[in-house]
Amino acid sequence: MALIDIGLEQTSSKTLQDFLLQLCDRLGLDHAAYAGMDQSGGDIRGFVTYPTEWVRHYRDHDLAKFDPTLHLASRSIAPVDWGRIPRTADYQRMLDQAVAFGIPENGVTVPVRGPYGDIGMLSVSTGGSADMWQKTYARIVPDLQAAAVHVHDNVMQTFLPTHPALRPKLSKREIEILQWIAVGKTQRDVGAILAISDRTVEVHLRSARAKLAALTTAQAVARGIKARLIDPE
Amino acid sequence: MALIDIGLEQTSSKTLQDFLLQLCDRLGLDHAAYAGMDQSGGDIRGFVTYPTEWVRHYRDHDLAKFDPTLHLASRSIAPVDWGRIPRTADYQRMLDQAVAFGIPENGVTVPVRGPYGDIGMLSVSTGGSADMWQKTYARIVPDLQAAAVHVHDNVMQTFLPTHPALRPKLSKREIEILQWIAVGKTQRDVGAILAISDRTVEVHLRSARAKLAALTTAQAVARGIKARLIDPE
DNA sequence: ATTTTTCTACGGGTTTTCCCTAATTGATAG
DNA sequence: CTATCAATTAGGGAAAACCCGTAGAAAAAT
Repeated sequence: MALIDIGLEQTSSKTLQDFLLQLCDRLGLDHAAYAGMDQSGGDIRGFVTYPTEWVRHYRDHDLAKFDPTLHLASRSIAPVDWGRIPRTADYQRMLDQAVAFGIPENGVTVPVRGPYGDIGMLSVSTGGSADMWQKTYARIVPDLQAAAVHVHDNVMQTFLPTHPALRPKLSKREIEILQWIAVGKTQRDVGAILAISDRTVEVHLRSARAKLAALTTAQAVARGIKARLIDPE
Repeated sequence: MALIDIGLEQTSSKTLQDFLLQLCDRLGLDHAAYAGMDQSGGDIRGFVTYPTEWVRHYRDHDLAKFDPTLHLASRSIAPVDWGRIPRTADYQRMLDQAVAFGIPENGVTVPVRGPYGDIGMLSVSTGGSADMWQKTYARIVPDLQAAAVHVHDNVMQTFLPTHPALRPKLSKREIEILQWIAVGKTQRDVGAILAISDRTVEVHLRSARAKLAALTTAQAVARGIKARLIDPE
């Protein structure tokens, strides 16, 4: 029951699309969709196996704004079974539209998060009775968890600005010092910690600012976090 | 192949301990351990099936500080196979100690994150050859993902009501100003932008630092990003 | 209706950061 | 082998940020 092993090779949109198709095939599902975004939500990437008409309808009507599966999953740790979502008016309207497009009504959305506030959501759906879905759900959840992590990891490494290419190269010392600054140490503190002069600390910091194109140290910290050079603690 | 269904009932330490034991039993593993913490790392909760001697040794020697499985998993989306971790001097020393305590050397750590910066790590280990471990690894990963999510969800709901409670509440102005600072503006700049005195800007910043328990503005920016109050730009 | 928080602002003194300059080392390219 | 560039180390002086207290008006919460 090994999942398709994409491994660490370069991944393309096509490959991930195929991955979703194979996932559906293997688990006996109708459709799968993935959407991932960085912490600011500024950069979003998605892959779907839904019919293009539905995708277009979904996008044109901005249904992501109302879609409770996304809202709930974005606040949840555990998978969200669509069947357990309260049928609000908005949700019911969306379901009706989905049915009109031939989209199955059983489904689950699995959220997955990375260490920098990035979040991905893998949704799958299939037809059939509610009872059948119950059994299917229990069977596929572990594989969906693994698949969601797999896809999200690939997307984050391949497409989002965390890509090594876009990552400025700070020296070891610069990163070290910036990290200490980010956890609240002053330049003098850092000098004491590293047993060097606080003036030296400032030089490294200045160099780090220049490389990160930051006007202030506070901005350098923000950029360092965004570039995943340092951790927010 | 359904996992033990704890469901949504109230969960106790004992139950989670049992869950780990049953997980080992079901998947044919020797040991399992879970550790979860809220976004500040201030509140930590853990459950283990390791021998108490090893647990005591681990804690007394503060091995979590050096443990590369934890460090890597805390920065990773995907599971971390212990076998793929570079054998630094520190790591090798830890492994030697573990072996001395009869701890198996094959293992994997699965990270899982919640929507509030909370993170959990589920580690399992087992003996046997590297080849056997390869096969075992591929077999158990999906179930481990599901189990990790399950445990983390329960721990967060039961023990660490980290939800909005521990989320620092900054005022609108404080967030606004902190965001400007994070994009490289000086206090004076911000004052000009918002058409208020730079002293006022400083007061808001002071207040923001206090609420975020930050010693410096740079740390406040880092914390603000981590708490998703502001965006790194 | 009352209390609390937020937003605004100043003064004065202390600390920290920032910029310029500059020596030493190590690696790498010519 | 030497020239060059990046990394690391540092001092002096100017600018900015920070701290502490105070305080009134507006908005929000109770």
